[in-house]
Amino acid sequence: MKILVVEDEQNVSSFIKRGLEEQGHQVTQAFDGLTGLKLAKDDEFDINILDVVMPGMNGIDLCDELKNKYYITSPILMLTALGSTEDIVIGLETGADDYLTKPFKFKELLARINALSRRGNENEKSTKSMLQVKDLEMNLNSKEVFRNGKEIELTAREFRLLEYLLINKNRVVSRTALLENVWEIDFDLGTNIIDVYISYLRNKIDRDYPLKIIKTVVGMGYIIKD
Amino acid sequence: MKILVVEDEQNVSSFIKRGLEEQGHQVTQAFDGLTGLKLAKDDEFDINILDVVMPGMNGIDLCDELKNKYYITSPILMLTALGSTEDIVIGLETGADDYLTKPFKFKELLARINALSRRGNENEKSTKSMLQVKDLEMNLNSKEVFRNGKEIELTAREFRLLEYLLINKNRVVSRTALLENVWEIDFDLGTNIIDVYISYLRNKIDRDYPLKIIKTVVGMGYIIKD
DNA sequence: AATAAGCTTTAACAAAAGTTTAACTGTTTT
DNA sequence: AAAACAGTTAAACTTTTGTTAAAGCTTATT
Repeated sequence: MKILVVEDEQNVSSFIKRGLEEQGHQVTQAFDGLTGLKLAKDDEFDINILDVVMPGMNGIDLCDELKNKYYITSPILMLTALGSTEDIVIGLETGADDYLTKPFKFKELLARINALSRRGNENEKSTKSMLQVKDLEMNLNSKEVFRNGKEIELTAREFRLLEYLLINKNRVVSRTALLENVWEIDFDLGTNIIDVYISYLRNKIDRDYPLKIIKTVVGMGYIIKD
Repeated sequence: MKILVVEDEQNVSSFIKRGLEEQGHQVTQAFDGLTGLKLAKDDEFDINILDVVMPGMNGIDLCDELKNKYYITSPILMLTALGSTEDIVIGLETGADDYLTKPFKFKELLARINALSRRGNENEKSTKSMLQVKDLEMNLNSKEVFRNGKEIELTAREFRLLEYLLINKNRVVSRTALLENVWEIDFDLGTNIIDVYISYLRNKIDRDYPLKIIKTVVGMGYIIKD
């Protein structure tokens, strides 16, 4: 992820930078509010970490500008001094998504960053209306499925089965999981309905193509790989 | 998972520790309530197992502190003596998520731990999906195994056997343990099925490589070392 | 309400894949 | 060197998967 850290204390900033980079993130530093503002509004980061106490423009005003003037959508995490409850309240009111009181453990910071990024991704995911793998496309809104540009008509159950397999792309999906999630059957009384539907699906999406989409993993389930 | 065990009886504690480690968990022990409190509040565990009867601070007070003073969110499982129904009631009131009366079967403990972790993990996807040793990699999601970058096809049973050995990396795994955990056979003498499958596995993962992954420990079992 | 069309489920069977047994060979320990 | 332990192989056996057709449901339409 691309993360912006606006923090005037050199050592705190590089402590955060080092830690986040170890986690594979890409960190940009700003050592005062104004620089932070410029960076944040011009270049969308996945997360913005702002210190409250800074010379020039403080974190709360910065947060306010970003959220309420430039309408950035990426989450803001505020760093506040211990016990400054008022700051926290004001910070959250101006649109910060979370806060952390100094001193903090790096693990805690990481956990909050992960939580924020997850929260942010959920919106994106819910607006994501296309699933695809190889030359197969599924439109979740129109409920259409195309293979190699050619439309394929599926029944409701076939669609749900394929959808579930696509959501779990690159993961083996067990019969139990399919039964629970596609058929909403929680027990399992020897039915072979999954096999039957896999067979139907294959007839429609794999039969005419040498590149097979649905793979059987004997004894474990089925998988669709990228 | 990271699991904390707060239990003053040495042998009970190590019985639990050994069993959980065999399942691939990481266990931290505390032998009195105060140490347990310190560990639990400073370092978030995935599950906290607390004995009720302990010298110094007992499990119920410990649970109370953790849940209602430090607001830890990870689940607490209480171990109570047989029949002390009042303890159970109090324990659950103070915020324990589950309890188990001693003596208990290890399998039962495992089942409850799994139930609790599932409950807690609904949001967080803390599933570790890769096992590896030397140049051997196992992807638990896609159920793929690679040696030196080359894919190796395993049957379901071979996969489970290798998975179990990898989970218990650097530990000798006995035939009995394999029979119980990979074949789910609790008794049985006089089958050589493990030898047969070890042989199959070796043919697939060790045959073409001078560096052998699976080692025999005569009279004890097998081991995969880092 | 009856009909028809389409979808879902069951069931039977065939085929494929995987598992287990057992006899034999090789290796290590006593 | 004998006894105990471990490894290999192939055939017998079991389980799992794929396919098909018919029966059972639903839904829309008359």
